[in-house]
Amino acid sequence: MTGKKSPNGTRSDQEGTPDARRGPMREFSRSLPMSLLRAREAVMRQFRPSLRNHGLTEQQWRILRALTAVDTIEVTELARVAFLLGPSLSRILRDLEARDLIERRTAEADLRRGVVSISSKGLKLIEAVAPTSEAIYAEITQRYGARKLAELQDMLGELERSLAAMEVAGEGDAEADE
Amino acid sequence: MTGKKSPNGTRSDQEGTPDARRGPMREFSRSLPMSLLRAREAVMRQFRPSLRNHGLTEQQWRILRALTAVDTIEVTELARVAFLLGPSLSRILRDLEARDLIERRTAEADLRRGVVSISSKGLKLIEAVAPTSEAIYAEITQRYGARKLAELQDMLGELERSLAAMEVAGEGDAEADE
DNA sequence: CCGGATAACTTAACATGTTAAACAAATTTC
DNA sequence: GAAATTTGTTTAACATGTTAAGTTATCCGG
Repeated sequence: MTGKKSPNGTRSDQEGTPDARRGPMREFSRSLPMSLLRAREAVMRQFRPSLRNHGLTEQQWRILRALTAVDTIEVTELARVAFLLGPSLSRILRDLEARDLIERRTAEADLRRGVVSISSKGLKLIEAVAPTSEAIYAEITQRYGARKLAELQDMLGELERSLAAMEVAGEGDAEADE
Repeated sequence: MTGKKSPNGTRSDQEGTPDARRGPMREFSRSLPMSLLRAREAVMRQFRPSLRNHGLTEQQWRILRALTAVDTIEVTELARVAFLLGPSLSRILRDLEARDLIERRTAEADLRRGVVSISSKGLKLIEAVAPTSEAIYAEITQRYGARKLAELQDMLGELERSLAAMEVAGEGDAEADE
Protein backbone atom coordinates (compact mmCIF):
# COMPACT_ATOMS: atom_id res chain seq x y z
CA MET A 1 0.00 0.00 0.00
CA THR A 2 2.89 2.30 0.55
CA GLY A 3 5.83 0.90 -1.31
CA LYS A 4 5.21 1.27 -5.00
CA LYS A 5 5.26 4.85 -6.13
CA SER A 6 5.21 5.52 -9.82
CA PRO A 7 2.55 4.16 -12.12
CA ASN A 8 5.35 4.31 -14.57
CA GLY A 9 3.64 2.47 -17.32
CA THR A 10 1.32 5.37 -18.00
CA ARG A 11 4.14 7.76 -18.57
CA SER A 12 3.33 8.11 -22.20
CA ASP A 13 6.30 7.90 -24.48
CA GLN A 14 7.25 11.49 -24.61
CA GLU A 15 9.74 12.76 -22.15
CA GLY A 16 12.75 13.21 -24.34
CA THR A 17 15.78 11.01 -24.34
CA PRO A 18 16.30 9.99 -20.74
CA ASP A 19 20.03 9.72 -21.17
CA ALA A 20 20.64 13.13 -22.62
CA ARG A 21 18.32 14.72 -20.08
CA ARG A 22 19.42 12.90 -17.00
CA GLY A 23 22.76 14.64 -16.88
CA PRO A 24 21.78 18.16 -15.85
CA MET A 25 18.95 16.88 -13.70
CA ARG A 26 21.25 14.83 -11.54
CA GLU A 27 23.46 17.83 -11.10
CA PHE A 28 20.50 19.74 -9.82
CA SER A 29 19.24 17.22 -7.33
CA ARG A 30 22.76 16.82 -6.04
CA SER A 31 23.41 20.48 -5.51
CA LEU A 32 24.57 21.51 -2.07
CA PRO A 33 21.48 23.55 -1.24
CA MET A 34 19.24 20.64 -2.15
CA SER A 35 21.33 18.21 -0.14
CA LEU A 36 21.13 20.42 2.90
CA LEU A 37 17.43 21.00 2.44
CA ARG A 38 16.60 17.33 2.14
CA ALA A 39 18.79 16.37 5.06
CA ARG A 40 17.23 18.96 7.29
CA GLU A 41 13.76 17.97 6.24
CA ALA A 42 14.54 14.34 6.99
CA VAL A 43 15.54 15.38 10.49
CA MET A 44 12.68 17.75 11.18
CA ARG A 45 10.17 15.26 9.91
CA GLN A 46 10.96 13.28 13.04
CA PHE A 47 10.32 16.14 15.43
CA ARG A 48 7.38 17.96 13.94
CA PRO A 49 4.62 15.52 14.94
CA SER A 50 5.63 15.57 18.58
CA LEU A 51 5.86 19.34 18.65
CA ARG A 52 2.55 19.59 16.91
CA ASN A 53 0.89 17.43 19.52
CA HIS A 54 1.93 20.02 22.04
CA GLY A 55 0.69 22.92 19.95
CA LEU A 56 4.11 24.17 18.98
CA THR A 57 5.73 24.91 15.68
CA GLU A 58 9.38 24.36 15.08
CA GLN A 59 10.19 28.04 15.48
CA GLN A 60 8.13 28.47 18.61
CA TRP A 61 9.97 25.53 20.09
CA ARG A 62 13.32 27.06 19.15
CA ILE A 63 12.41 30.24 20.97
CA LEU A 64 11.20 28.56 24.13
CA ARG A 65 14.18 26.27 24.04
CA ALA A 66 16.52 29.23 23.82
CA LEU A 67 14.72 30.99 26.66
CA THR A 68 15.27 28.11 29.04
CA ALA A 69 18.97 28.79 28.83
CA VAL A 70 18.80 32.31 30.22
CA ASP A 71 16.96 34.32 32.81
CA THR A 72 16.15 37.09 30.40
CA ILE A 73 17.30 38.01 26.93
CA GLU A 74 16.84 40.93 24.63
CA VAL A 75 14.87 40.46 21.45
CA THR A 76 17.81 41.07 19.17
CA GLU A 77 19.94 38.54 20.99
CA LEU A 78 17.09 36.06 20.88
CA ALA A 79 16.78 36.51 17.14
CA ARG A 80 20.45 35.74 16.76
CA VAL A 81 20.37 32.68 19.00
CA ALA A 82 17.15 31.19 17.64
CA PHE A 83 18.22 32.09 14.10
CA LEU A 84 15.05 33.94 13.22
CA LEU A 85 14.60 37.18 11.35
CA GLY A 86 13.24 40.14 13.26
CA PRO A 87 9.78 40.18 11.69
CA SER A 88 9.23 36.47 12.27
CA LEU A 89 10.37 36.75 15.85
CA SER A 90 8.17 39.76 16.42
CA ARG A 91 5.08 37.89 15.31
CA ILE A 92 5.89 34.75 17.23
CA LEU A 93 6.62 36.61 20.45
CA ARG A 94 3.28 38.33 20.17
CA ASP A 95 1.61 34.96 19.93
CA LEU A 96 3.63 33.30 22.69
CA GLU A 97 2.92 36.21 24.98
CA ALA A 98 -0.79 35.96 24.28
CA ARG A 99 -0.56 32.31 25.24
CA ASP A 100 1.25 33.21 28.45
CA LEU A 101 4.21 31.07 27.51
CA ILE A 102 6.62 33.97 27.80
CA GLU A 103 6.84 37.26 29.66
CA ARG A 104 7.94 40.52 28.29
CA ARG A 105 8.97 43.97 29.43
CA THR A 106 11.09 46.82 28.21
CA ALA A 107 14.63 47.47 29.32
CA GLU A 108 14.81 50.29 31.82
CA ALA A 109 18.03 51.65 30.48
CA ASP A 110 16.83 51.69 26.87
CA LEU A 111 13.13 51.88 26.18
CA ARG A 112 13.62 50.63 22.66
CA ARG A 113 14.79 47.22 23.77
CA GLY A 114 12.44 44.44 24.67
CA VAL A 115 13.40 41.90 27.30
CA VAL A 116 11.90 38.44 27.17
CA SER A 117 11.80 35.51 29.55
CA ILE A 118 10.00 32.20 29.69
CA SER A 119 7.00 31.87 32.01
CA SER A 120 6.34 29.04 34.40
CA LYS A 121 3.67 27.82 32.02
CA GLY A 122 6.18 27.87 29.21
CA LEU A 123 8.63 26.01 31.35
CA LYS A 124 6.10 23.29 32.05
CA LEU A 125 5.43 22.96 28.36
CA ILE A 126 9.12 22.58 27.66
CA GLU A 127 9.38 19.91 30.29
CA ALA A 128 6.48 18.08 28.74
CA VAL A 129 8.00 18.06 25.29
CA ALA A 130 11.65 17.57 26.14
CA PRO A 131 11.59 13.82 26.88
CA THR A 132 10.17 12.92 23.51
CA SER A 133 12.48 15.31 21.73
CA GLU A 134 15.49 13.90 23.45
CA ALA A 135 14.40 10.38 22.70
CA ILE A 136 14.08 11.21 19.03
CA TYR A 137 17.44 12.90 19.00
CA ALA A 138 18.96 9.89 20.71
CA GLU A 139 17.56 7.55 18.10
CA ILE A 140 18.84 9.73 15.29
CA THR A 141 22.25 9.70 16.90
CA GLN A 142 22.15 5.97 17.26
CA ARG A 143 21.03 5.30 13.72
CA TYR A 144 23.50 7.62 12.09
CA GLY A 145 26.29 7.05 14.55
CA ALA A 146 27.46 9.43 17.25
CA ARG A 147 30.91 9.69 15.78
CA LYS A 148 29.68 10.44 12.31
CA LEU A 149 27.16 12.89 13.62
CA ALA A 150 29.83 14.88 15.39
CA GLU A 151 31.93 14.86 12.26
CA LEU A 152 29.01 16.06 10.18
CA GLN A 153 28.39 18.95 12.52
CA ASP A 154 32.03 19.89 12.40
CA MET A 155 31.90 19.95 8.63
CA LEU A 156 28.74 22.01 8.62
CA GLY A 157 30.33 24.48 10.99
CA GLU A 158 33.35 24.75 8.78
CA LEU A 159 31.15 25.31 5.76
CA GLU A 160 29.53 28.20 7.59
CA ARG A 161 32.88 29.69 8.41
CA SER A 162 34.09 29.24 4.86
CA LEU A 163 31.20 31.22 3.50
CA ALA A 164 31.01 33.80 6.23
CA ALA A 165 33.75 35.87 4.64
CA MET A 166 32.42 35.44 1.13
CA GLU A 167 31.11 38.63 -0.38
CA VAL A 168 27.60 38.43 -1.69
CA ALA A 169 27.74 39.53 -5.31
CA GLY A 170 24.51 40.88 -6.71
CA GLU A 171 25.79 41.23 -10.25
CA GLY A 172 22.70 43.22 -11.05
CA ASP A 173 21.25 46.72 -11.10
CA ALA A 174 20.96 49.24 -8.33
CA GLU A 175 24.05 48.84 -6.34
CA ALA A 176 25.64 52.22 -6.42
CA ASP A 177 24.70 54.36 -3.47
CA GLU A 178 21.92 53.15 -1.27
CA MET B 1 30.72 48.56 10.12
CA THR B 2 30.59 44.85 9.79
CA GLY B 3 32.96 43.30 12.26
CA LYS B 4 31.88 44.17 15.76
CA LYS B 5 28.55 42.79 16.64
CA SER B 6 27.47 42.90 20.24
CA PRO B 7 27.24 46.12 22.21
CA ASN B 8 27.96 43.80 25.05
CA GLY B 9 28.78 46.42 27.59
CA THR B 10 25.18 47.48 27.87
CA ARG B 11 24.01 44.05 28.82
CA SER B 12 23.07 45.12 32.30
CA ASP B 13 24.12 42.75 35.02
CA GLN B 14 21.14 40.51 35.12
CA GLU B 15 21.17 37.46 32.96
CA GLY B 16 21.64 34.74 35.50
CA THR B 17 24.84 32.89 36.09
CA PRO B 18 26.44 32.56 32.69
CA ASP B 19 28.13 29.31 33.58
CA ALA B 20 25.08 27.46 34.79
CA ARG B 21 23.08 28.75 31.89
CA ARG B 22 25.53 28.25 29.12
CA GLY B 23 25.29 24.49 29.21
CA PRO B 24 21.82 23.90 27.80
CA MET B 25 22.12 26.86 25.50
CA ARG B 26 25.14 25.49 23.76
CA GLU B 27 23.41 22.19 23.34
CA PHE B 28 20.62 24.00 21.59
CA SER B 29 22.67 26.04 19.20
CA ARG B 30 24.64 22.93 18.36
CA SER B 31 21.69 20.74 17.61
CA LEU B 32 21.62 19.00 14.28
CA PRO B 33 18.60 20.89 12.94
CA MET B 34 20.20 24.21 13.80
CA SER B 35 23.49 23.21 12.24
CA LEU B 36 21.77 22.21 9.04
CA LEU B 37 19.66 25.34 9.03
CA ARG B 38 22.60 27.67 9.49
CA ALA B 39 24.70 25.88 6.93
CA ARG B 40 21.98 26.02 4.34
CA GLU B 41 21.32 29.65 5.05
CA ALA B 42 25.01 30.43 4.69
CA VAL B 43 24.90 28.83 1.26
CA MET B 44 21.65 30.35 0.07
CA ARG B 45 22.71 33.77 1.22
CA GLN B 46 25.19 33.66 -1.64
CA PHE B 47 22.63 32.87 -4.30
CA ARG B 48 19.59 34.86 -3.30
CA PRO B 49 20.78 38.33 -4.41
CA SER B 50 21.56 37.12 -7.91
CA LEU B 51 18.26 35.30 -8.25
CA ARG B 52 16.47 38.32 -6.91
CA ASN B 53 18.04 40.54 -9.53
CA HIS B 54 16.41 38.32 -12.10
CA GLY B 55 13.04 38.38 -10.38
CA LEU B 56 13.23 34.83 -9.13
CA THR B 57 12.85 33.29 -5.72
CA GLU B 58 14.78 30.27 -4.68
CA GLN B 59 11.85 27.96 -5.24
CA GLN B 60 10.95 29.40 -8.62
CA TRP B 61 14.55 28.85 -9.64
CA ARG B 62 14.43 25.27 -8.44
CA ILE B 63 11.40 24.62 -10.59
CA LEU B 64 12.77 26.20 -13.75
CA ARG B 65 16.06 24.46 -13.14
CA ALA B 66 14.33 21.12 -12.87
CA LEU B 67 12.34 21.79 -16.02
CA THR B 68 15.46 22.34 -18.10
CA ALA B 69 16.34 18.71 -17.51
CA VAL B 70 13.25 17.28 -19.16
CA ASP B 71 10.99 17.89 -22.08
CA THR B 72 7.87 17.65 -19.99
CA ILE B 73 7.12 16.49 -16.50
CA GLU B 74 4.03 15.80 -14.47
CA VAL B 75 3.24 18.03 -11.54
CA THR B 76 3.65 15.31 -8.95
CA GLU B 77 7.02 14.31 -10.32
CA LEU B 78 8.08 17.93 -10.39
CA ALA B 79 7.12 18.30 -6.75
CA ARG B 80 9.28 15.34 -5.87
CA VAL B 81 12.27 16.53 -7.87
CA ALA B 82 12.12 20.18 -6.81
CA PHE B 83 11.34 19.08 -3.25
CA LEU B 84 8.26 21.23 -2.89
CA LEU B 85 4.94 20.41 -1.31
CA GLY B 86 1.92 20.27 -3.56
CA PRO B 87 0.29 23.49 -2.42
CA SER B 88 3.48 25.51 -2.80
CA LEU B 89 4.11 24.08 -6.23
CA SER B 90 0.54 24.76 -7.28
CA ARG B 91 0.83 28.43 -6.39
CA ILE B 92 4.22 28.87 -7.96
CA LEU B 93 3.21 27.18 -11.21
CA ARG B 94 0.23 29.49 -11.43
CA ASP B 95 2.57 32.45 -11.14
CA LEU B 96 5.21 31.12 -13.52
CA GLU B 97 2.56 30.35 -16.09
CA ALA B 98 1.16 33.87 -15.81
CA ARG B 99 4.66 35.14 -16.47
CA ASP B 100 4.98 32.88 -19.51
CA LEU B 101 8.01 31.18 -18.08
CA ILE B 102 6.42 27.77 -18.30
CA GLU B 103 3.77 26.03 -20.35
CA ARG B 104 1.11 23.75 -19.14
CA ARG B 105 -1.43 21.26 -20.36
CA THR B 106 -3.24 18.21 -19.13
CA ALA B 107 -2.23 14.65 -19.84
CA GLU B 108 -4.41 13.08 -22.50
CA ALA B 109 -4.43 9.70 -20.89
CA ASP B 110 -5.35 11.02 -17.45
CA LEU B 111 -7.17 14.31 -17.21
CA ARG B 112 -6.25 14.69 -13.57
CA ARG B 113 -2.58 15.04 -14.31
CA GLY B 114 -0.96 18.28 -15.29
CA VAL B 115 2.04 18.31 -17.59
CA VAL B 116 4.52 21.14 -17.39
CA SER B 117 7.39 22.31 -19.54
CA ILE B 118 9.65 25.32 -19.66
CA SER B 119 8.96 27.99 -22.26
CA SER B 120 11.53 29.61 -24.49
CA LYS B 121 11.25 32.71 -22.37
CA GLY B 122 11.93 30.64 -19.28
CA LEU B 123 14.87 29.06 -21.00
CA LYS B 124 16.34 32.43 -21.76
CA LEU B 125 15.94 33.46 -18.17
CA ILE B 126 17.73 30.34 -17.03
CA GLU B 127 20.56 31.03 -19.42
CA ALA B 128 20.83 34.54 -18.07
CA VAL B 129 21.08 33.43 -14.46
CA ALA B 130 23.13 30.27 -14.87
CA PRO B 131 26.56 31.85 -15.33
CA THR B 132 26.41 33.76 -12.07
CA SER B 133 25.00 30.79 -10.23
CA GLU B 134 27.70 28.54 -11.50
CA ALA B 135 30.36 31.07 -10.60
CA ILE B 136 29.05 31.27 -7.05
CA TYR B 137 28.90 27.52 -6.80
CA ALA B 138 32.43 27.31 -8.07
CA GLU B 139 33.69 29.73 -5.48
CA ILE B 140 31.92 27.87 -2.70
CA THR B 141 33.53 24.69 -3.91
CA GLN B 142 36.91 26.32 -4.01
CA ARG B 143 36.63 27.87 -0.57
CA TYR B 144 35.39 24.78 1.15
CA GLY B 145 37.32 22.33 -0.94
CA ALA B 146 35.97 20.06 -3.64
CA ARG B 147 36.98 16.94 -1.81
CA LYS B 148 35.40 18.00 1.44
CA LEU B 149 32.29 19.14 -0.34
CA ALA B 150 31.81 15.76 -1.92
CA GLU B 151 32.33 14.11 1.42
CA LEU B 152 29.82 16.39 3.06
CA GLN B 153 27.21 15.55 0.45
CA ASP B 154 27.85 11.88 0.93
CA MET B 155 27.32 12.25 4.65
CA LEU B 156 24.14 14.23 4.12
CA GLY B 157 22.85 11.58 1.79
CA GLU B 158 23.58 8.89 4.30
CA LEU B 159 21.82 10.88 7.00
CA GLU B 160 18.77 10.98 4.78
CA ARG B 161 18.89 7.26 4.25
CA SER B 162 19.38 6.62 7.94
CA LEU B 163 16.24 8.50 8.81
CA ALA B 164 14.15 7.36 5.88
CA ALA B 165 13.23 4.14 7.61
CA MET B 166 12.66 5.79 10.99
CA GLU B 167 9.06 5.74 12.07
CA VAL B 168 7.65 9.10 13.00
CA ALA B 169 6.30 8.77 16.51
CA GLY B 170 3.59 11.24 17.41
CA GLU B 171 3.37 10.20 21.05
CA GLY B 172 0.16 12.21 21.32
CA ASP B 173 -3.60 11.99 20.97
CA ALA B 174 -5.66 10.91 18.01
CA GLU B 175 -3.79 8.09 16.50
CA ALA B 176 -6.16 5.19 16.63
CA ASP B 177 -8.09 4.73 13.46
CA GLU B 178 -7.80 7.42 10.86
C1' DC C 1 18.66 71.94 23.33
C1' DC C 2 17.56 70.81 18.36
C1' DG C 3 17.49 68.34 14.28
C1' DG C 4 19.66 64.62 11.70
C1' DA C 5 21.48 60.03 11.93
C1' DT C 6 21.15 55.33 14.34
C1' DA C 7 19.13 51.62 16.63
C1' DA C 8 15.63 48.41 18.07
C1' DC C 9 11.80 46.86 17.16
C1' DT C 10 7.15 46.45 14.67
C1' DT C 11 4.06 46.52 10.46
C1' DA C 12 3.19 45.72 5.92
C1' DA C 13 3.25 43.05 1.82
C1' DC C 14 4.22 39.25 -0.76
C1' DA C 15 6.03 34.32 -1.22
C1' DT C 16 6.48 29.81 0.69
C1' DG C 17 5.83 25.92 4.39
C1' DT C 18 2.40 23.01 6.33
C1' DT C 19 -1.84 20.66 7.19
C1' DA C 20 -6.63 19.95 6.12
C1' DA C 21 -10.35 20.09 3.03
C1' DA C 22 -12.37 20.44 -1.51
C1' DC C 23 -12.76 18.70 -6.34
C1' DA C 24 -12.63 16.22 -10.26
C1' DA C 25 -11.08 12.18 -12.74
C1' DA C 26 -9.80 7.39 -12.48
C1' DT C 27 -10.02 2.86 -10.30
C1' DT C 28 -12.05 -0.64 -7.65
C1' DT C 29 -16.18 -3.17 -5.76
C1' DC C 30 -20.16 -5.29 -5.59
C1' DG D 1 -22.00 -0.07 -14.37
C1' DA D 2 -23.24 2.95 -10.30
C1' DA D 3 -21.49 3.69 -5.67
C1' DA D 4 -17.44 3.78 -2.88
C1' DT D 5 -12.64 4.54 -2.82
C1' DT D 6 -8.42 6.25 -4.38
C1' DT D 7 -5.47 9.54 -6.86
C1' DG D 8 -3.78 14.09 -8.73
C1' DT D 9 -4.22 18.72 -8.06
C1' DT D 10 -5.97 22.88 -6.16
C1' DT D 11 -7.99 25.95 -2.29
C1' DA D 12 -8.13 27.42 2.18
C1' DA D 13 -6.14 28.85 6.42
C1' DC D 14 -2.63 29.82 9.34
C1' DA D 15 2.53 30.31 10.37
C1' DT D 16 7.00 31.68 8.85
C1' DG D 17 10.68 33.67 5.40
C1' DT D 18 12.11 37.87 3.30
C1' DT D 19 12.54 42.64 2.14
C1' DA D 20 10.95 47.33 2.67
C1' DA D 21 8.71 50.94 5.48
C1' DG D 22 7.20 52.69 9.60
C1' DT D 23 7.73 54.03 14.86
C1' DT D 24 9.75 55.29 18.81
C1' DA D 25 13.85 55.99 21.44
C1' DT D 26 19.08 57.14 21.61
C1' DC D 27 22.88 59.25 20.16
C1' DC D 28 25.53 63.08 18.16
C1' DG D 29 27.14 67.23 16.24
C1' DG D 30 26.39 72.03 16.32
